[in-house]
Amino acid sequence: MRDSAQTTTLTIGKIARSAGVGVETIRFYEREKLLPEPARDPSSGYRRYTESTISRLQFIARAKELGFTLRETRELLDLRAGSATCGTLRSRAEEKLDDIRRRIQDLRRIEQALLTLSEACPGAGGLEACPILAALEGGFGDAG
Amino acid sequence: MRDSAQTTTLTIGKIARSAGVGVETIRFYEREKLLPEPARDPSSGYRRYTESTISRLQFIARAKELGFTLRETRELLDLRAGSATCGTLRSRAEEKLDDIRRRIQDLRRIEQALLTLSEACPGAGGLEACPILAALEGGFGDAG
DNA sequence: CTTGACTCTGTACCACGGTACAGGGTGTAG
DNA sequence: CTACACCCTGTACCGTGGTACAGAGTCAAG
Repeated sequence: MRDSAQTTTLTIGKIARSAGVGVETIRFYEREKLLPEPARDPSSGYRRYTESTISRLQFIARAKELGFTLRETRELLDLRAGSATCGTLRSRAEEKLDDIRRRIQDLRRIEQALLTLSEACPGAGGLEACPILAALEGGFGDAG
Repeated sequence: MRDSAQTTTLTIGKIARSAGVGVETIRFYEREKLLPEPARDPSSGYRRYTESTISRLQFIARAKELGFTLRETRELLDLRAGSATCGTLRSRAEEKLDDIRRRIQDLRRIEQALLTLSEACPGAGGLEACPILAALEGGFGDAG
């Protein structure tokens, strides 16, 4: 890496630190096609990145925060690169929204069931009369 | 299995069907200590179960429905078998309730963010002005 | 010239909750 | 007696999102 035309060569370690992810994670994303194969330094074989890879890593991180899986994130990245319309993106967002809401509903049913059981439990005494155990042993009806 | 003293021997396949799980799942639970090692038919080596194993499998299924992991479920089963009090059970339920509520909160933040983005998206036109893409590319503030 | 930090490839491993074989033996009905 | 369903053990594999090596090469500073 003696080519000083590039004042700062973006090695994998540098973009990892910039994007706040691990080096192994970047290589993993590359294998999983979330990142394109980067240019290589011809002499060392080291990966050479541009600033855009940092943005791409941040894109991935934000998609994760929005509940998208890596597979879905890859599709979003592909959409961005291709000839998608804004409507396609909105569809993806709405599908994910539905997904999230279903998961919230599932959790809410569980929350209600647990709340009911906790409140029914005296919290003292043996297990013979414990409503939580009774529910686990014999079912607890429909909690939704 | 020629011992006809037992009119119906509960083989692994039978309790699997009764409990609505797969045969492999039962052997997996046994390895994971959720089920005790059953008696064996001396001549064939086949596992021999009693009705109580079906209840135990249903216990596991209900604990799953309440959001307990297999590890936690194993602990619940151990509590049931040991000298636990009702209060211990209630604690487990309340801890799980907190866990579930945290997960709901996380999902709600995501829901809000996705909703905001979906509503902001015109749904037509190219990607240049898509707020969803903009959010993924540049962050979307705190969505909670 | 050596040392230490960095990078490379390849592979194995983690949790989670199972599922799917392969290659045997067993049990029962016709 | 044969066919077929069932059971056994052991091991590998699935998806999800990485993490952790080993063993080698490279780069920059002192």
